[in-house]
Amino acid sequence: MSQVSIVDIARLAQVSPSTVSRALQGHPRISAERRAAILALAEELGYRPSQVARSLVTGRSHTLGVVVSDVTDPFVAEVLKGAEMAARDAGYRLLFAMSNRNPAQEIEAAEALLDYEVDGLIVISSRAPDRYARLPRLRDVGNDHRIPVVLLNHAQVSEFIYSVKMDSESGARMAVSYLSQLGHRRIAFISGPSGGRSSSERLAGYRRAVLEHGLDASPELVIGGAGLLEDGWETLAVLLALKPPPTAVLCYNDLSAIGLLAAAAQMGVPVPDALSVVGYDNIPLSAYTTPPLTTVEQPKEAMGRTAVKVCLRALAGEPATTTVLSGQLVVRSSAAAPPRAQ
Amino acid sequence: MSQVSIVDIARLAQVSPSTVSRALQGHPRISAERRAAILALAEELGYRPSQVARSLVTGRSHTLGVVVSDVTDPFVAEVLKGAEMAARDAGYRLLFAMSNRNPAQEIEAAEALLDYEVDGLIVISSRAPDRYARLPRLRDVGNDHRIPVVLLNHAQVSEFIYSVKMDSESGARMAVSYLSQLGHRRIAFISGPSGGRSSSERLAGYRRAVLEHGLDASPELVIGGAGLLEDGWETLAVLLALKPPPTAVLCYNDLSAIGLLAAAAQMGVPVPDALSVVGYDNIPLSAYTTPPLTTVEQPKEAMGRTAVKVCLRALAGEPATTTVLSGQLVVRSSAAAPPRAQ
DNA sequence: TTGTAGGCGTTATCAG
DNA sequence: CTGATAACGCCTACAA
Repeated sequence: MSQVSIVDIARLAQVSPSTVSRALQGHPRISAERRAAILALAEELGYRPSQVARSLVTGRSHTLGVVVSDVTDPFVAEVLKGAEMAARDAGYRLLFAMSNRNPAQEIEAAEALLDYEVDGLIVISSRAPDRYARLPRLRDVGNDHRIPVVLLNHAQVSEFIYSVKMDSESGARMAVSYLSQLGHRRIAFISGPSGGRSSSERLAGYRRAVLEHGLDASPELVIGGAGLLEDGWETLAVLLALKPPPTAVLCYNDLSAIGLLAAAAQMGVPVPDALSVVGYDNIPLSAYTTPPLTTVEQPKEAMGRTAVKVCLRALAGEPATTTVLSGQLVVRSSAAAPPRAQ
Repeated sequence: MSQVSIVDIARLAQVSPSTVSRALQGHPRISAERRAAILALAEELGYRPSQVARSLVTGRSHTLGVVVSDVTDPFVAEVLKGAEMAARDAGYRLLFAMSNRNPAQEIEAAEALLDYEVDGLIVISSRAPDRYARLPRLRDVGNDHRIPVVLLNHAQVSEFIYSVKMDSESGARMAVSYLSQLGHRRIAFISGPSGGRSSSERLAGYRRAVLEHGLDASPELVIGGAGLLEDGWETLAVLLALKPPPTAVLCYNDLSAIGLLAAAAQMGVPVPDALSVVGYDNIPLSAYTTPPLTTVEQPKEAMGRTAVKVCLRALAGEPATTTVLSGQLVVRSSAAAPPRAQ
């Protein structure tokens, strides 16, 4: 080990290891000179405390586990970015794992992160939200050492399982209301991953707005998807095949909206003249599509930051709460009045 | 601690902790019955070994540090994904940190990860490649415990600092040759982050192809950028302001190409009829732009996987090598013959 | 085949 | 204010 440890410093400073430890962590009861000497020595030797040794004795790893469905999804990446920044600001690090959108793999990943004694767990886009309450190491109560779990865009599932989410229902509702005001009466919805909380909430918001505005509520207007580029691409054909085709579509997310835009361009369907398209998420790329995408903003970085804050707050024993952030409609040019309304 | 440890099992199984330890790690010299009994007990109690305790004694954390410039960059995310998968397959986990494209922050992050005793370090898009050889804990040789560092898209900087890269020069050259064959003579290049290895290599490839094909080599054709969406967007104006505007552009990456496409659509410049655009990276979204982007494929996931393989190989003491992967041109429809050639 | 003892680097609890 | 001493959970000679 060429790695300098606390005892090396102790030896050189002619003091005991405990004194060094105290000096290093700014313990009050220690003479100023000693502290200075020790600090200088540590600096000089390039000493860096071993986090793993520290964890072993303190029971805190200063590490948060993050399991994401797929980093490649711009929404996920943006949330992760926010989480990383907040974690770093708080002196925490992130242990990262991917579930590939697979529930079994998600739980496996979570357990693996738990093996590393992460102090908390953040799950971005869970596909198995209700399994966390049953994880052995999360289940046992009566322990002040309960590991907090923060789920993104899911309702709070139980005690010690928190949630940071956007009000997806009202987001979708806003989008549909906007389209309705533009004059659309027959609006389709391309849904997201089935079973997903955010997908069902957005669908609920869509349905609610459809009712409120007395729009066409045919069930055929709700089309299955999974929030991928391919979904939007493939869905255009089914939209056009509808009896009277819808004049507007709300997509589960920007990715599927972009896929739809591409298909429309390819098939010569002018957007927004023949078809209005609205996305969800407001990923950076959505400002650079042709035409620029009208979409519902989700405060992605803020959600990531908030997730770690909630986690840390729970760790500190403070009464952490489930947080609901709100989004807003970003109007660009992929939606306009429907053809016949002109 | 409601957490079960090796001694809990030992107590219940009426054996010593070391026996349990041996049974758990499949040590050869142990009676089959005992092993079975212990394994069953461990299973039943939901025992999971503490990775931190294990690390402390073995000196291996089974953790790799990954510092990325920005997860939000699709190229980076894709590489990270590959790395995560390969790491998981090998029983490793990733400790994640972001540099926000800032050299100081990058080194700080690397050091922080080192504090957690990561077994290796992978840097995706380094902005400070030459500082790794000087990091105290990486510098001291004569130690069989040297921590391997793998840099993405950088040449090998020194011993124990490896590199996994694509041959960026030939990639750029391919792209320019293709444009030349299409009939373009005046081709611009939007560069990437200055000082970046991949940017200078792509520029070199561009220059080489320009020479080889006797194309217009005016220096004004090389325009500064940073590989962001905004760069492409802002660059269109400067391209159009050029004496005779170029008929084609090679962009540092798909992101800037997409920005350029958006600007062109907005300003009514038809692509590829008036201007051919070629990107670099082949991010998933590049297939869904209008028009679909012709670009140079980088094997992103493979690069990530390879990075962890190289790292693990170095850890195993095998003679790890710097790896160069090759890409290929993906022809879609954003490039065509120039206007006057028709 | 199994148990005992020592130690990995730190922190924390006691005495002094 | 400072120094022993004992953990933290696990692994690994060395002994038996």
